[in-house]
Amino acid sequence: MNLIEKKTLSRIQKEKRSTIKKAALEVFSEYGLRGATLDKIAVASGLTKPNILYYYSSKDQIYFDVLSGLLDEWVAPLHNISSDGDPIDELLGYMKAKLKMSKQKPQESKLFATEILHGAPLTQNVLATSLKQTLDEKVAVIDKWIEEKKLEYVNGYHLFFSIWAMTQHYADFDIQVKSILNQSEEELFDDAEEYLTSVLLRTLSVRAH
Amino acid sequence: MNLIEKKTLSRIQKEKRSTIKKAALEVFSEYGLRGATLDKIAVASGLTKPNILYYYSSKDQIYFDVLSGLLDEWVAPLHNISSDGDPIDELLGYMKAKLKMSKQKPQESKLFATEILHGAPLTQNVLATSLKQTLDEKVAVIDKWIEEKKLEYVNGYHLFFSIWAMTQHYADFDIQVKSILNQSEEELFDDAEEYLTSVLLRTLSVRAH
DNA sequence: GAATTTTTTGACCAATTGGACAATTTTTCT
DNA sequence: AGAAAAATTGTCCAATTGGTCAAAAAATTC
Repeated sequence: MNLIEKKTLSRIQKEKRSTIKKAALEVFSEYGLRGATLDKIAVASGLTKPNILYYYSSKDQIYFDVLSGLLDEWVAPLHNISSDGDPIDELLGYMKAKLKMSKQKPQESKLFATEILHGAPLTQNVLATSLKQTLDEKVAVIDKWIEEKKLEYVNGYHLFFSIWAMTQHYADFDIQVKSILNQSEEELFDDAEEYLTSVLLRTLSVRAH
Repeated sequence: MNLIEKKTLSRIQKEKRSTIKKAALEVFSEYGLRGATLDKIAVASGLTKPNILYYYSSKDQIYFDVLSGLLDEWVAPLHNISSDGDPIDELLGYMKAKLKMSKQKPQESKLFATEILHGAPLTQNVLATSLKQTLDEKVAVIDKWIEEKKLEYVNGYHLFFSIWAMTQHYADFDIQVKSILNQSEEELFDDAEEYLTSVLLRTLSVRAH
């Protein structure tokens, strides 16, 4: 039976695929696609290598499945930005949601980071179509806010880039951050949120002079 | 003769080692340490594999040499921050220097990014000692500025993290940026500089209310 | 509970890869 | 020019790695 084409997966299939994906996320996020080996995924998942290949036809397939399974989740917070809300509340909320993801899902963040860093071999298409489209929409919302004088002028695209960069930095470069700051994760992310809130408020608020 | 210990390298040795390092930077920044192969470096450098191994004892040695050769250059702009200067000028200058490096040396940026992303196996020590020490000093300068009322309060560590994140983003994630913005590199970095200048000015300036 | 299907695994294979080495070529030195 | 040293390369090897396959084990179906 072809596992790919079958619609209804058995209990065992669901469980094992989930186990493999979880282990693969660990390994891929730490070593990247090329640095990861099936043996490492096998050890991390507690399965044997041929057993993994019973559920996935190749290493690349696992990577593809893990990555595409996370893509929607990764872009999701962007959809929550509502043109009806207060601009600053909406954008602060977005930043906080992204920061929370960095705290709670650093592996996912690293996986995307390595993927893009190494040329986005698998996601380039999604980036250029789906992500671009969503971002274009949200930048249009920002431009509308600016036109309605609800928000001071700001380059929407670069605003989003900087929010991505600043928030994901705490996941992707956590080793650097932690080797400089000897804080608990809680303290660190509390400080980060306070700082980023301040940056964003100052960047977006109408200035007095 | 032991190439490692000898102080004076011949012309050929200097040239070939430089050729190898240049090629290795290309390959490592694109594929990471584990994804890079000696064959790829051989092709990129125009040398044969055994010839490369005549100058470097192993692939890891090449990686180590390339990385440590760039470390100083990478941290250098930090040293140019002078406590005597105007706080905002100094920090704006630092941001611009980092952004310029992202534009002109994206491979180097990516090399460090992958290194840290994958656990900084080779640089963790440097991060925790040399970089931390330099950064501590510069944060002390910022704190002094704040105490002297030359600068509004800001968390110095997170300020530097955000400058790193925002500027390096344009190198490390250039594929993402470019698949969203269809601009020339010139336009892109001009816009980025304008945006980041605005963010930094607003973050650092005394507010009116 | 026997038959059938699904799952698991040990053994194996071919390709890739880092690296060794002896032989050859080139450069340098006198 | 000739000797010595340095540089280069073709050939080879062992380890790793992605993946195959047939047989065994386990689960499901009747």
